[in-house]
Amino acid sequence: MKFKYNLEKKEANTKARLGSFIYNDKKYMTPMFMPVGTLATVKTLAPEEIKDVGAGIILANTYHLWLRPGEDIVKEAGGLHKFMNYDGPILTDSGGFQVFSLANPKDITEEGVTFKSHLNGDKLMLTPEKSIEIQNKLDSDIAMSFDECPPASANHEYMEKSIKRTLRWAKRGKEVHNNPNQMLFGIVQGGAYPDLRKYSAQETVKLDFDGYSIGGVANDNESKEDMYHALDYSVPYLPEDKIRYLMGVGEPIDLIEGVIRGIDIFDCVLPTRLARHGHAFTLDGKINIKNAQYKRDFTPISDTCDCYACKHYTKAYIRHLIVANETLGARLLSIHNIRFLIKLMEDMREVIKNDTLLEYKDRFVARYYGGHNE
RNA sequence: GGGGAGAUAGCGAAGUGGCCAAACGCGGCAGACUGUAAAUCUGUUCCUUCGGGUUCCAUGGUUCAAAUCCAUGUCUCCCCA
Repeated sequence: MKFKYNLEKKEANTKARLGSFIYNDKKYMTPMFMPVGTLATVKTLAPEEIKDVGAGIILANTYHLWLRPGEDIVKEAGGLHKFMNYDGPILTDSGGFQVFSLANPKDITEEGVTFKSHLNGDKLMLTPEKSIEIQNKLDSDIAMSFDECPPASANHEYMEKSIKRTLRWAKRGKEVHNNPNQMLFGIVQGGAYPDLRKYSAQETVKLDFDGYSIGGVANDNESKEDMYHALDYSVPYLPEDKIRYLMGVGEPIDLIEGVIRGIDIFDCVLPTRLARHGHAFTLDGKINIKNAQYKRDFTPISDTCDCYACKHYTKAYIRHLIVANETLGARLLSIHNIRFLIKLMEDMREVIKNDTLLEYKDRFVARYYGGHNE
């Protein structure tokens, strides 16, 4: 289902924006954090739990669902929403990130990208057309253009070649896109090179997408400065009336810096992955709940957090679950971590209203990095 | 009562004269993780003032050199009576 982005307010001292859209008669606000559910599941959470935590859009992945169970089965089920029983908005990533995580430069040609299936080693080819065709069948609400996600360390020559090819791929994908209920977003690349980010942004916008994202950040040990610069070089060239999506980010501080630079939506595997590895976000920094110091800590992860885990369980219990490899531990921490990031976005939406986002950032940073951790 | 096997770091288990402070697994203690090949991966795990010190059931012995060979003892397991 398509929806229209409404820009409600621009923050006075930064590029931050307060926005909204209506989906199935429900109003969703941006800036927003989108939990990742690669395989049509936000790992360990049931759809009811995803909603309880305040999530709006969630992500699924073209590459993974193509391999298993296959887009035709999802289509037969009635589309992704019905298949996974989630009636909120769903965005599908194009498989572009898997070009970074699974393919080598030599596997990338003008035609598309050759993958070796991570499941059985089969040789597979994903093209812009194929990616869009799969996403059309998955029937997500937002499809992403198939892009090359080059490592941030790529040199200027390669990066230029790459973003031009990604632009040609974006055009090809748009031409075959034919799901009237589905929006299609373009992706800006260009690493930390100002000229390439600008060029990529301007040329992508010329293709006229329903929304725009910034890709290729936070990979390959890219520094935070480079990542923020990538935003500074791209966002100014994006239209104000479309959603801006920073792909794959991230850490609390990166969400704040992203919002300050005019980003509306973010996604990241971090809250769920960290949860499975026993880490929890807190306002005083990230904690590793497996640490021996929590063995007898009978207090919640955070006494100010309103999530299900914090309302009912202690650190000692969750630690026990994680140490014993019980799935409830990963689930409780996933609930907490996603809630933490969503609450962060809620807080930012409030301070944008008062034009006090920079003060909010200072307070957050002082506590998060000045606390007992990080 | 007779015969056999064995005792190695927190646990399990390699090693059977020098390259052994001793593989490997588990457990323990930490760390990493940013569009998920990720309930994964990495480091560390006798003591130490980082020079070194003390180890492979115990004691004694053989040897230039012993976790490894010999003797005795202690304990454990298995089989037969």
